[in-house]
Amino acid sequence: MSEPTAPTDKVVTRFAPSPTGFLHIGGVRTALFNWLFARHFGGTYLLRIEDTDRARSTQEAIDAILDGLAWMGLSGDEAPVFQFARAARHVKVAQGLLEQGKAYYCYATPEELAEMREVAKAEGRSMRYDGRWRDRDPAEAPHGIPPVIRLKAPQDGETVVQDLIQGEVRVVNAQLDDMVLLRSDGTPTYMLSVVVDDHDMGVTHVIRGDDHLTNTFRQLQLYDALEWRAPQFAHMSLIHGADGAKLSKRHGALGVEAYRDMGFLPEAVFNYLLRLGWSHGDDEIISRDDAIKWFGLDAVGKAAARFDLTKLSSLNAHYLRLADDARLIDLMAPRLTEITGAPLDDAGRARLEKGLAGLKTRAQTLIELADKAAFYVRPRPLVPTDKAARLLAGGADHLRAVAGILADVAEWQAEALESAVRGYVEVSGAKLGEVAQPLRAALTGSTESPGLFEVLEVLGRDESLARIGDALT
RNA sequence: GACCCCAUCGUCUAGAGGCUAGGACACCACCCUUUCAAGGUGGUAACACGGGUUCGAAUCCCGUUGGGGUCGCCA
Repeated sequence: MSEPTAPTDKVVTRFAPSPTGFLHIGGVRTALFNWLFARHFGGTYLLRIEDTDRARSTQEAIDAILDGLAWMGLSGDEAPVFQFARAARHVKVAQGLLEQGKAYYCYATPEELAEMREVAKAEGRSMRYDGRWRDRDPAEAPHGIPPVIRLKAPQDGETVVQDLIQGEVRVVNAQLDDMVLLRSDGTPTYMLSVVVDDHDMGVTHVIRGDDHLTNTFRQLQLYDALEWRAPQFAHMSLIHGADGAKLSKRHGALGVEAYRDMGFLPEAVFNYLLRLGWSHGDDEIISRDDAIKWFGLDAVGKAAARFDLTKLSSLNAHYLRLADDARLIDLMAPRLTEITGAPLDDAGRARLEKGLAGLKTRAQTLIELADKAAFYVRPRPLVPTDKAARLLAGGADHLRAVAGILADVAEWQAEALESAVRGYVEVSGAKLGEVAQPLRAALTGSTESPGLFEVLEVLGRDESLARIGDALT
């Protein structure tokens, strides 16, 4: 519930994803909180790839995770630790426990376990291994059945977690069973590996998803058996989908790269995720530096939060405006090329640099920004939208007249262009919109755009006049 | 089902016994305006329910309801 005092040891946190799929948004948030906590206390943030499930771990997933973290600026402070590579160490620890009589061989077959499960279900309780080999003489071991090694866990009393987010959570030991440490093929289980690795890596604070809370009791029992000092735990609530259901693969859970591809900036995702379940008074827009300064586990909420793409979008719109123009243009380039069919050239880039400020307030994502910027770099002649075409048809006379006036403007600059057009509007007795809209349609091919005179200036005299000429033919 | 956890506007949240329950996103209205945005102003909107404790509960306790997590030789 609280964080009574600052940690006395040097803080070491870790993010430990298993590479069995993409790095989903919940994982990014876990990484973020670990990173922030370490940074706040001047500690170290480590990465561990939990690749012990050889069948499901893929290099592709490892790359996706590493790339996603890099994109978010959440790469580990040191090279990632690969858990599978440490299997021999894990096995050794299990053997040690066996020698001390704190673990034992269990020959229960999968069939026997399935039976226990059935019985448990029928009796309306959770499945627990009944400890049938716990105190049995190893001499009774059946032939041909490779055993697993189980921890001889305490059967009385209770195990208590002082969770930095959830507060004190306790469970009676009778509720827990003797967990498997080494599988029958001799490989270590997750429970063992995590405990050994966190210990060996000097992890002081385990900040992870709520789904690990019940695992913590077992891990604590292991720490006890090993006589190791357990790290502090902090379990953060999970992110839910917009409808309140758990975010799952078929439920809107996407990899970070999906958000990147949707046109979100990493700083927006950072800010959004930070505020999901954590707050600092009424602050909404929070910089990385302030986040580091302010972050603490005591302000992390216990309730699950729903993922809201709309709010992310609004944050993204904010960061888009703050972002450096050259960077934005680089990020938009691929999309622009897709639209125009040609790589962005220097002339196009120059126009974008000039017109970007006027575009930024009109987009929430990079995709939108590129779409709205496209008219600046599209090759002539422009293909007008249906609405724009109608405007062109109805306003041809005004357009023709204003084209002549524009051609005579000495200084091709927004202010002068505006007074020229307004001058025409006045003498012709038309409304500004009756002149401006056809002009906009000719210049942009659309009925919506940044300010008309800004567009004229950015496009330049030659291009502007040429586009108007195109529209008039 | 068993065990554990959670519960303030539609959403993210502030609130740590006494607030006209605040902010942000979204939404609505108005202003600004050459379009679309942006911006400005104002507005609608919440303490899940029921019991306690207390002079006084969004805040503390119990229960109900609802939601979530876990129950693997996966991680």
